[in-house]
Amino acid sequence: MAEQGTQNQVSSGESLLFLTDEQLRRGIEAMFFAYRGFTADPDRILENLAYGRAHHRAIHFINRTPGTTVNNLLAILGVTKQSLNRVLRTLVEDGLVESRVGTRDKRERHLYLTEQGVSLERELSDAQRTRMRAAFRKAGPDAVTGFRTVLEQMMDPEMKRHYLAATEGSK
Amino acid sequence: MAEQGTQNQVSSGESLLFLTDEQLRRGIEAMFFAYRGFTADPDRILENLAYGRAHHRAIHFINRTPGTTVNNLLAILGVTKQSLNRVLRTLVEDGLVESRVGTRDKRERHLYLTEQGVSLERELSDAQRTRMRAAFRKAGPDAVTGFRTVLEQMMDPEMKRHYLAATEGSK
DNA sequence: AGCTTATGTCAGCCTTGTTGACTTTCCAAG
DNA sequence: CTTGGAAAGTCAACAAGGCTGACATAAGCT
Repeated sequence: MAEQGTQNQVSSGESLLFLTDEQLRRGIEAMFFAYRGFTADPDRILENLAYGRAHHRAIHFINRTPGTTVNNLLAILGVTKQSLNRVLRTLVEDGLVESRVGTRDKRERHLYLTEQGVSLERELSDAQRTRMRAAFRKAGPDAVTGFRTVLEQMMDPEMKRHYLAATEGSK
Repeated sequence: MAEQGTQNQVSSGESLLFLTDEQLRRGIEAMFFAYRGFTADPDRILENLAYGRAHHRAIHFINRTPGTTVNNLLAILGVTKQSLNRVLRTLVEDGLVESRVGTRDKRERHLYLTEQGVSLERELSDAQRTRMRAAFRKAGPDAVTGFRTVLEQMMDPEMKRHYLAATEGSK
């Protein structure tokens, strides 16, 4: 729908070579292939355990924001409560996550990683960070800035909100 | 495992502020949130049809390299032949993909999009490109260069090979 | 007291990944 | 010319992790 055409070479006097359909296709494939690498290392660790990527995501965000509520996690992860609950239940059963009844509002459950949970989180994020660190180092600081700028623009506004929320003061 | 510590401020005389664990965490979350945005638009189109993301990927790479073999597609997508075959079968049945027996090697099947397939590919990639284009435009050419540099470094070497294979001459 | 919110749970469905076993086709080496 | 093995396809069974719908409970709010 709404074919924009294959020519974007010149627009309003500026050279916009980086906006050709071919360049956009490259960007699309870069996202596809890079995301595979991005998840490959934690996936390898998780397949030995009884967990999957969904558990990793839950653990990551509970670690990032200890005491977060189920509802908040739901908004960040963008899945249904049934999906999240299935994951959360196994994590609580296995003693990786603790679910405490809220003090102010007793309907809410606040989620925390146990020692064991923190330990797995560290193992997973170390694996992921190692690859990210190598990529950042080879690419250099300017490339990293560009990387994050583009990704931020690619997010849905709602997701960008969640992204920025945990980023305050660490610009 | 192998905790690298939280300090990377100074290493071999250079300031490497962009390599702190906090910066890496930001990079990790940027990938997570951005990938969601990246797939959101095509996903919305696909859910009305009887197709999913797996169909989109197959269609994309058949369109990129018409006449590619099943084996080649297998290597690019990184799934089992049974998984791919299920997807390919429905696409052939629905008349979006044509599977031609190889002329040189008759065991191979060469895959092509039909008119209908090209049409769906265009609809999906237009949706995806529109978001990518907006992101690239707001971020600017230097950011786009950095974006691609980092993503390239993040790929598995095998995947990088596939990425670069379709990129020759369009640097 | 009654509505709303937060959470949990059961049941069932879909897509997409997996493994294992087996067949057909056909190139190529002995 | 036979035979080994590669390429492709198929069937069956299974699992993870999405989804919807329905319903239960507790607690906050009006």
